[in-house]
Amino acid sequence: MVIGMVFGEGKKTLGEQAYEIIRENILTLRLKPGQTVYESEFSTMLNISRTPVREAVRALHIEQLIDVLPQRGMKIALISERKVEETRFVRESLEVSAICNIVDQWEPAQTKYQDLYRALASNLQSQKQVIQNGDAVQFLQADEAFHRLLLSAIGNATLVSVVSQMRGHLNRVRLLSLQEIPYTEGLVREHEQLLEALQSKDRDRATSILSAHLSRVSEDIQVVKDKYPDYFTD
Amino acid sequence: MVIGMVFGEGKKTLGEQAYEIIRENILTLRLKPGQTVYESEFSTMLNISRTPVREAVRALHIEQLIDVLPQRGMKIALISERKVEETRFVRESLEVSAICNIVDQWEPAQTKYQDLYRALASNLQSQKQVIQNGDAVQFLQADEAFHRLLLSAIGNATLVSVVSQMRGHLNRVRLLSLQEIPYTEGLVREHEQLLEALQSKDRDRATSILSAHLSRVSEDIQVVKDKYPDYFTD
DNA sequence: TATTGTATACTTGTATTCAAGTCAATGTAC
DNA sequence: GTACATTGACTTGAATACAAGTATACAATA
Repeated sequence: MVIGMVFGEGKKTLGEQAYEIIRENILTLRLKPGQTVYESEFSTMLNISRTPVREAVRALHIEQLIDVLPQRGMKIALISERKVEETRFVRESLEVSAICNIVDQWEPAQTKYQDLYRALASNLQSQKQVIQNGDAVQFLQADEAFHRLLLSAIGNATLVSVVSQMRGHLNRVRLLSLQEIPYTEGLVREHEQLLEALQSKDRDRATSILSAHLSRVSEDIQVVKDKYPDYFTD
Repeated sequence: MVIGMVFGEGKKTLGEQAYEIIRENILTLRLKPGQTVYESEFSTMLNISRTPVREAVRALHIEQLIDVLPQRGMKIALISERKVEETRFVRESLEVSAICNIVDQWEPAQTKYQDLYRALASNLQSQKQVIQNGDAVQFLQADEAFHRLLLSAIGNATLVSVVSQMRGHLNRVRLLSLQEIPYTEGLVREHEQLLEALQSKDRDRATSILSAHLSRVSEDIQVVKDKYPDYFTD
């Protein structure tokens, strides 16, 4: 029923590992929106008892990635256009705040900003590389890394974590739309423009590019919604 | 060890009820920052088994309100100045975005905005009432209600929920500072000014009042940190 | 035939039991 | 006296057992 579930090493609890594995399978659509799943499935699949599975499932329920129907089972949450718009708004607010914060403090002389620039530039190259083989999941990972680099620069771990939680509700739409409308080149160009705006300390340009960049999902959702009506609600 | 733990009625699971009760006890400082607690304590206290207690505790651990020391117990999270500043930033970003959204769409003719105005004005009266008996917890509840009314107006449930999560890390500082520095009148006046700015559609004034209003905690924390050093880390 | 009651095989929710790590007290060798 | 091994009483982590709600198949009944 699900593939790609392998436990890693480390001192994480089984529940934490199960959470990461199941979440990953939801975000990459290996678990289909609307699909019915049971705790016992995950339990046998991961070869652990229901207790840590339940811990993982409750966390995903709080995150609204899983709907629980008491005594009847669980369903992988459908993609909600409303939820996508809500999380998009939150993400845009936070990323715009963050970029303002960076631009205002940007001093080309400081090594930490030179490091940031180099890291972003390097990531841009990876993005271009990844475009070649056209793997949407891989591109999304590079895209996430780019934004994460930016956000991490202001040193606010809570903000990074909130944005990454919001991303959970945007990822599936982005994945579908990348498969349907491959405009990855455009996205990479926007990343480049953002980097330029940062370098020239152009606050207004940076925020407007970022806003437009993050707003694309609102348009894309209409297309994929028609293509995959079963995955959506609202 | 803890008081005020009573189960309510409803169709919530024991785990969800336990979560709310324990969280409330943390935010109101009945459970002291740094205090060691055990699953079995909550279990006997609430007269339920460890399983739903554990569910509640894991959620609070994810929220970073409880630190888990494997095989050794748990500690109520100390107040982290860093975490307070991080959550303050996130909250301010989101509330400012929300207020901009409202001001831009504010049309005095619309009944929904008239309702909002009335609700806010009514809440302001409650705030003034509550000031009289000087109960910090009660005032914080009214304050929370005021901000929640504003946020709810833009119809973004995710944003409301994120802000309320952030509030969890600000509440304890606010509670302590209200007990030490009773400037509640000032806070109420800022609420009034914010409402005026809204009414006159003065976007810049609204955002600057709100920013200043939400930034107070950064100053207050220094005072209470000296008064209650045991409650803090960083 | 249509409907209703019921047994049954599921599910999640909760309680209990077992496993394994931590720490402090205690006893012992040196 | 001091270092060190050992024991035992704790803890959380994980597995299992039990309780209770839900849907479905199906037989009894009008």
